[in-house]
Amino acid sequence: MESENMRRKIEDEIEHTIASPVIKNKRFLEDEQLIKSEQLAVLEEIFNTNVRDMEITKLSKHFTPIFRNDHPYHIAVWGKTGTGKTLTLTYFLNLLLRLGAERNIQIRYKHLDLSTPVPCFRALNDLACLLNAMKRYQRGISLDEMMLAIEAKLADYPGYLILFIDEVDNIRRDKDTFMAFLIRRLPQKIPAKLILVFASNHLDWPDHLDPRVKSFLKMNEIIFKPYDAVDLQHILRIRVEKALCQEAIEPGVIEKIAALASYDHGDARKAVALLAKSAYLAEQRRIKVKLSLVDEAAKELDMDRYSAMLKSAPKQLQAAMASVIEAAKLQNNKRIGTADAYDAYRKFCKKARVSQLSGRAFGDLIGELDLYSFIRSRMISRGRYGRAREIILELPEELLKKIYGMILLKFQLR
DNA sequence: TGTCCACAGGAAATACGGGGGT
DNA sequence: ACCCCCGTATTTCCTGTGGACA
Repeated sequence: MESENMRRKIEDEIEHTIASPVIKNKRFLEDEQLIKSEQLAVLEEIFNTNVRDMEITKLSKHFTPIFRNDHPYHIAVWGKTGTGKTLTLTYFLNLLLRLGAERNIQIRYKHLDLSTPVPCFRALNDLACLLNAMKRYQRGISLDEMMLAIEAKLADYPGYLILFIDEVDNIRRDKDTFMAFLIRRLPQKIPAKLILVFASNHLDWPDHLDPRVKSFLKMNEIIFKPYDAVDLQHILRIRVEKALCQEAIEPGVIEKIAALASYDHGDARKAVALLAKSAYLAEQRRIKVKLSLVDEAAKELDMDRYSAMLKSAPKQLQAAMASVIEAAKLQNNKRIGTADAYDAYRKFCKKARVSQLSGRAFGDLIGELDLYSFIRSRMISRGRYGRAREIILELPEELLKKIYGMILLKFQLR
């Protein structure tokens, strides 16, 4: 009886999915799921619509001296996230490789992706791995050893070597050691003609560099502007064509997504994510992708961002967030001091059987939550009653509930 | 005007844990 | 098995401070 019922439901669902699908090929909505050749195919199409034409022209101008046997400068690529720095460079450098092969010029390029913050050690080790110079280490090996291994590996390669260092500013402390190695030491130790390509979000990035290294660094710059609505429309159309059923998209949807995205960030990845979310919602509700759905999707995406960030955060930070929420609930008003939060935190730690940090460390956690704008905090002075940091919870109730539930689940308190 | 609260936040010290060498 | 090295996490110690209050 029960199973009969269940069976009907599933069959119904299958029928629906086959009969009026919104999504044709889900994989093209999520970049991580594409295999390399598919990615390149998508890129090819994007660049065929003249998006990022300017930038590619500039890149060509910079690199073509290679074919006269010249040695171009290093190059810095600036642009916000999602403006296609990585994609454009990948596409361009692959092209360059092919052209080089046709003309019998030895070119190699390596892409060092520092999308998450790493210390100098990690960065060097990653680079060494990329060059197959050594295996991956957690720690316990000196920086010098890694440098030597890299140099040894490259000792008999005379051609061009292009190192594409993505998101350079992600190197935490000791940045100078890493940069000094790349800019000053490496070129002198190996026969290859080294061309460094730096990608970064911050224009002022080289300013924090050790002056001795900086003066050594000769480079050109290219700036990637955020995509405008027209570019985004091109990009979205390609995705729609590959991933969705044209009939299921109501007119104006693409334009709206492009407009929204270009208005507040110009980030292509986010635009595609918005498209994907809209499509998922449409499929769930068995309706077409219509304009109002886009707004809903945008809102959900926003909420997802917060809970996803917290989900992957360290345990202590999650505990701190939960404590703040509990403390706020206890006080009923939304303003609490660090002391209240710390009390709640102590209780929470006991409850969840998590090791409890000192007040000092807890203060840092609060600072971190503030940084990611889960909370807002500011110093207030109550005169002779001392100074305190006031914590204000400003996220929508709905989202707080979601986050709180998620954390409790994580600590198995449900 | 000076005092003094109650915490912030910097610096140094310490604990920790994974890894290599022997 | 033991010790040393290195990067990270946390603690300990300490100085600094805006403004109500006397």
